[in-house]
Amino acid sequence: MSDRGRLANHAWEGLLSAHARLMKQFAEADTWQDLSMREYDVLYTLSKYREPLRIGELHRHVLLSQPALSRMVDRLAERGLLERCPDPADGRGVRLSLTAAGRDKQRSIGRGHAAHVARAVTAELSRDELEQLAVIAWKLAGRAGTTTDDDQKEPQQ
Amino acid sequence: MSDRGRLANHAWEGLLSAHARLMKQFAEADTWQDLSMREYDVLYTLSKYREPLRIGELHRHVLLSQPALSRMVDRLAERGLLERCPDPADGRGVRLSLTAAGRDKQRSIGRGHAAHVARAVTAELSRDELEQLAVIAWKLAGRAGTTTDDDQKEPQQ
DNA sequence: TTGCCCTTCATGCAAACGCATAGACTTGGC
DNA sequence: GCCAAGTCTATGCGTTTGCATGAAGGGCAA
Repeated sequence: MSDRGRLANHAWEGLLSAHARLMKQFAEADTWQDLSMREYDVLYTLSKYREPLRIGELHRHVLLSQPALSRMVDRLAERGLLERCPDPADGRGVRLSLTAAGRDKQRSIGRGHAAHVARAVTAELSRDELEQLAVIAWKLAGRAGTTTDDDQKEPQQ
Repeated sequence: MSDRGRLANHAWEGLLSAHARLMKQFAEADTWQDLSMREYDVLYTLSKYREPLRIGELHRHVLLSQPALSRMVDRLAERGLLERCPDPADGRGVRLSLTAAGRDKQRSIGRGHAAHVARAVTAELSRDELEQLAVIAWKLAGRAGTTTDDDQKEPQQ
């Protein structure tokens, strides 16, 4: 393998390792109320987009199989945290949107979690590194060029 | 929240997003033979460390609950891919090591996967960015300062 | 309109997961 | 040496996941 390829693998392994370490750290925190992190992820994703999201769209953002996501949406809807409406423009589709309760819960969890993220990440990185990481990670995410606050209002994560 | 905190959250969300996107891309690839990515991750981690690993040690590297990991080790041992020996120095512990078959399988999968990683990551990032990402990610992983090839021989991921 | 194929989401079912906890062993104080 | 507390791994059990597939609607050609 080329030198560049080796470097890429090293960087990717670092990213994986960072992801695992921080996810564990966040998971242990007492901020999730009665949600799992995956459930919170769904609520957070819905909160980022103003308009109702299709399940397929949601699926593009969440690391979960489509059937698993479909059932998770079931459970969240049953708990009154989100609403599924038939899509008027496409009879197959379903439009998902947060209920008021869902939005409140996302916000109250998000506040604590965002603080934890800020603490954990700023503890290890300088401002320059934070900026570099943001640019690089969003490039890898396929949405290069997004700036700090272009995802609607405050990062509520 | 402080500006630095917001930046940290933005960077973290980018990292999450990059992780999700690339994991999906890698998962779809036809490189995993009869293993799941999580099972491969276990074999890969074992391959990185020369000496047998304790389950607890392995657990620190893998994003999986301890009971789930324990059972996954069961299955991998049953399939002849790794071996569990009682730890002579600690009667509670178990020492895990790859069998020849396990090592072979890890290598044959690893070759294809590493190539895929190299392609996907180098496609998006310049050499400088690769180097920055490696430094930053390994800082976040809590093992700052590791260089390209200090994890024994080739990155076989 | 009809027929065919594609897309979107849901469901059946076996496998795998997380939580709580048990069992086995180690460690340290008395 | 012995007991209490702590650590390490395994097991019971209900829940969630992924894979394969089904059901329902959309899109387009004939």
